[in-house]
Amino acid sequence: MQSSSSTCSYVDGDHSRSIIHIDVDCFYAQVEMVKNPELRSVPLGIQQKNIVVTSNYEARNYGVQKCMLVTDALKLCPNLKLVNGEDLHDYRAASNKIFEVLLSLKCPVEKLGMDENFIDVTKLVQEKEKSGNCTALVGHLYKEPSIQCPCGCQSRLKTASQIANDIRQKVYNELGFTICAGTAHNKLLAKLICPLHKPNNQTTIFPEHAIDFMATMDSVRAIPSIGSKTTETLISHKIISVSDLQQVPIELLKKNFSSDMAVRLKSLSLGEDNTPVKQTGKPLSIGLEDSFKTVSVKSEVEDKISILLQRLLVLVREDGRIPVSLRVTLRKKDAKRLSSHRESRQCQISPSIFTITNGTLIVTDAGQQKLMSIIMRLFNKLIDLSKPFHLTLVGLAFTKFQERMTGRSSIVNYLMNDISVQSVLNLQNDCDTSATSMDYSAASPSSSTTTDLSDAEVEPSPKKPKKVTWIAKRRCLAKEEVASPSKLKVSELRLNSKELEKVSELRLNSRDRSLTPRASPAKDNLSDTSDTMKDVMEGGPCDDCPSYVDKEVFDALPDEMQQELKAMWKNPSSSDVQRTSPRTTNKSKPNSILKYFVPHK
DNA sequence: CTGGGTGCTT
DNA sequence: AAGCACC
Repeated sequence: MQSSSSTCSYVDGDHSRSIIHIDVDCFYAQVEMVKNPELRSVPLGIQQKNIVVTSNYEARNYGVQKCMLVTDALKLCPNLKLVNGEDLHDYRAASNKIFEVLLSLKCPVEKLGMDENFIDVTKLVQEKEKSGNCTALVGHLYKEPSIQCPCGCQSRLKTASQIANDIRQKVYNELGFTICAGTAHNKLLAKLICPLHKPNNQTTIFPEHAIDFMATMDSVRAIPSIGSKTTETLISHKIISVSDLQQVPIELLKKNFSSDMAVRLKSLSLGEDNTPVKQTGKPLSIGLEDSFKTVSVKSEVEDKISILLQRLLVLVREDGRIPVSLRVTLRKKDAKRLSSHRESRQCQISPSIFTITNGTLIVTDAGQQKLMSIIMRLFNKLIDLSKPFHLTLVGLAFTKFQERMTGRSSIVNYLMNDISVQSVLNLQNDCDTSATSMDYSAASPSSSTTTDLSDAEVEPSPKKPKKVTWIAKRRCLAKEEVASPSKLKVSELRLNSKELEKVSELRLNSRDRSLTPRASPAKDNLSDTSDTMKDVMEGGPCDDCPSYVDKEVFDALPDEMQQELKAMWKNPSSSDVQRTSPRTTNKSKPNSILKYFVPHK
């Protein structure tokens, strides 16, 4: 019952798009090597707390793996050079530079964490094919085609593979990073095929092989967008591998999921995915939250919130947009559910609380008091502060922003996204242009509440805007980032121990389930794994492994799960603005990528 | 006691 | 608007 149905189903679906997924090799390590080329020739590990979170390939030759204890790594490789990677500033900066290179293609680019991007090169392929030339595939092909798809997708994907190669070349030439690329007709396949040949290489898959390829994945969890809850539900119905999911009747799925979800799961398992590449722009919300053992005193709540607000205003000021909606979140102490169970209230706020002066967002003291009173009002909707209470979390977030309009013409709401993105990434440009011709107008027509934001409150005139003061701000933030390293919780593992037990149980019961060939030989000793799974160690994030998982645990997992684990900790960590414009001081080496890394204070 | 986001569903 | 699921 192995999927072998690639015979006549090739016309399925829509092959018209060409999508490339980009993944930077051992990202943190590469950033450090770019900053300091001497590191290229030595085994290098990036250290966070007591863990080597990733390493360069030189170090991997010694067996130094991601997420290894520093002491263990040094035993394997006494010469290992360790660099502290707790300050994410330069990684973010590098990530943004890569994003910028991708933007230069004039195609939709979607950022996924620090070192992953999707690019929809459909239009580019079209143009390239129009100017007709040979269509040789570059890089690896998942499998040779057995048939010629009449829609011409194979030719297009070959062209796309050339573009992928161009991108990799360009990123390497301009920034010095080696990256992997996956090329396919949708995002799902592009992402999953990307790591097949690592490092510094690329892979293409034709639609014809989508089903076969998907069936090589042992866990449904390997599919992006299938998270822990869905996996749990699926496993409880003995749907464990992607192949299982492919074969399950849709009716069965519809009994346990919404109809839409059922259909989506099914098509994902078959390698179908019509979700578009969404251009990454500014974040839709900016928020902070603080969790703690318990807070039961009103004044303490006010303190926490006040501090949160102060920090949040810094972020909003950096963002530059005027918020028009505010949300307060809290979590009550609950013996039952440990996590989640958050409650929130939100409301519109008057943009007049904020003013823009010389290109900088300002909140007056009065404005801050206004915000505090709004917050406390929302707070009172959630909880009666005069009665006993126990909170374990409070959060604040600005959730809507006024849209930027070009001053002259309201013509182009269309290009807005583009402008916004550009200005996020090119502060130089932003400085030069934004002040000259930007004005702001309310986004939501619900301005009934807001006293009209008179033009007097809007930016008065072109000025020399934002300055280097940002850098100091960034440094402060970075310190906080170090202070709260992320931890991987057992419950967040791709398969938690409970699920793994179920899996091994089921595997034993249904003998000779003979799972479809694996992408890589994986140990089948899953029950063993589930025992050690509990031993999650403390530490911070790394770019190649999720967190401080015991190496043995991590290694015992199937490759796909390692991939997913790896992907898990990588948060889109708020499109971080690169505040530091390239220094003009380094005139001697204008093209040096070093200029992107502004020296720390 | 990770936070900080996004998007879907109701 | 609020809650859930996911990354």
